[in-house]
Amino acid sequence: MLELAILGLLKEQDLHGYELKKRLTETLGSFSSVSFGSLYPALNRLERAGGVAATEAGDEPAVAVPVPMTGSLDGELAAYRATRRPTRRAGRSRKVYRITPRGDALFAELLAADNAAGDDERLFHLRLAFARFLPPDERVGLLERRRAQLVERLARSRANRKSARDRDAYAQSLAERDTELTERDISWLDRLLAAERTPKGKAKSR
Amino acid sequence: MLELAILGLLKEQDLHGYELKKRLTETLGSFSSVSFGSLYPALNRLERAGGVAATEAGDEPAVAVPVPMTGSLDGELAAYRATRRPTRRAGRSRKVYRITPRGDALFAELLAADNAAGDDERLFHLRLAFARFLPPDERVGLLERRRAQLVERLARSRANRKSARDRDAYAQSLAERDTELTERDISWLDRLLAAERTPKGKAKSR
DNA sequence: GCGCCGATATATCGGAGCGATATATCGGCT
DNA sequence: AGCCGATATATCGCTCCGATATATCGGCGC
Repeated sequence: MLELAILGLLKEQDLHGYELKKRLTETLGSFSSVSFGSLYPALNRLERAGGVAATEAGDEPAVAVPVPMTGSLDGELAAYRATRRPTRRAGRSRKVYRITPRGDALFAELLAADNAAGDDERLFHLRLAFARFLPPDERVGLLERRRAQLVERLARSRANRKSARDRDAYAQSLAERDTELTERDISWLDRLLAAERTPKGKAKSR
Repeated sequence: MLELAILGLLKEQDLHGYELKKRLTETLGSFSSVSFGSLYPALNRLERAGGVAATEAGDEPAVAVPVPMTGSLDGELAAYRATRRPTRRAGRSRKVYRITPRGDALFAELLAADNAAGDDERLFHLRLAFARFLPPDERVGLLERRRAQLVERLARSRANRKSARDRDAYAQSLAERDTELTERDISWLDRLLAAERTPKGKAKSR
């Protein structure tokens, strides 16, 4: 799972572990903030598998002007510090990771794999975040598979909600929330599917 | 985490592993269906710690009429089979688990622990499911702590949503969903808090 | 009656992810 | 000079999961 995320980010830009972590927490959503205890082992796995190559960066930045990607806080802060003084980066030396052709192939494989079983929300969100690398028909497939899973889940959720009626108020509230969330997620997917089928050519790809 | 769930269910009724798993998937919500690979090890941990005691059931049921808990499918099916024939249960012999006083204490400890750090959704849901075992003021505390976490998360989520504007449509949609879900969860908690503060004495406790 | 399928049930294994912690190195503040 | 805090990489122990193995019984076809 992490492998997919790492490779996806490295496809855009070479990055070192620490920076990778920040972007990862953005990509995966506001929750689920990827621990270093999973990131570094995952990077090592990828390196052993030949999916990424690491270059020990001295102290000059690997890229003259690292692509800001967003006009966000980090960028502005860095710019501010840069005007104050041409400071050399603080802290320990970095290992900058770069994706290889093997990694590209691995990424495509992980992205397309149709995990029929298992309704892993995080994995779906991750795939969706990289949906732009998927051909349009596979995008629809991804969304429809997810929709089917949610419909199944909704049935279980409604059954559970019914049977929760003779439990206490907390169980009921929990079950109601569950049902509503699933319903909303389904209509969210329906909106995405509708957008997918009326192309309009406005999609901003990279 | 599983320990808390197991002990909470065993507080109501003695259960064997397989049945425990079914109830667990209900309690934890429609997703996250607790694997045997975590359940049985967790039961062994609890047994070693003296929180539960296992009795190897022969083939007579440990309880003459196992409490149905819900008038649900399981119950009706069992009743149906019972009318057809006084069948002896099929399958391998069971190990029925019973909670001990040590387990009771452990449960209280796990339920009350104020995990300031870490915004683990599942753990919160689990605690809420057993909120009836908490004194009213601690219930409010639990809800308010969760609310604070969600407010923090909402801030991150909104920031991320803003910075997602110059990424593709999928990232934007993902970020919007994130924000909306968090907002809805906060108002859900507000409703629970309001209900908590206007007691009305209607709460159905056990 | 016999064999086999499917349900019931317990158990283990390898791997992934997490939280805590250790280690290293530098800038800046006092 | 000394220390703090930010940056960065890395490891340890643990929990949980999915897959798989194992055991045992009822019921079905033939």
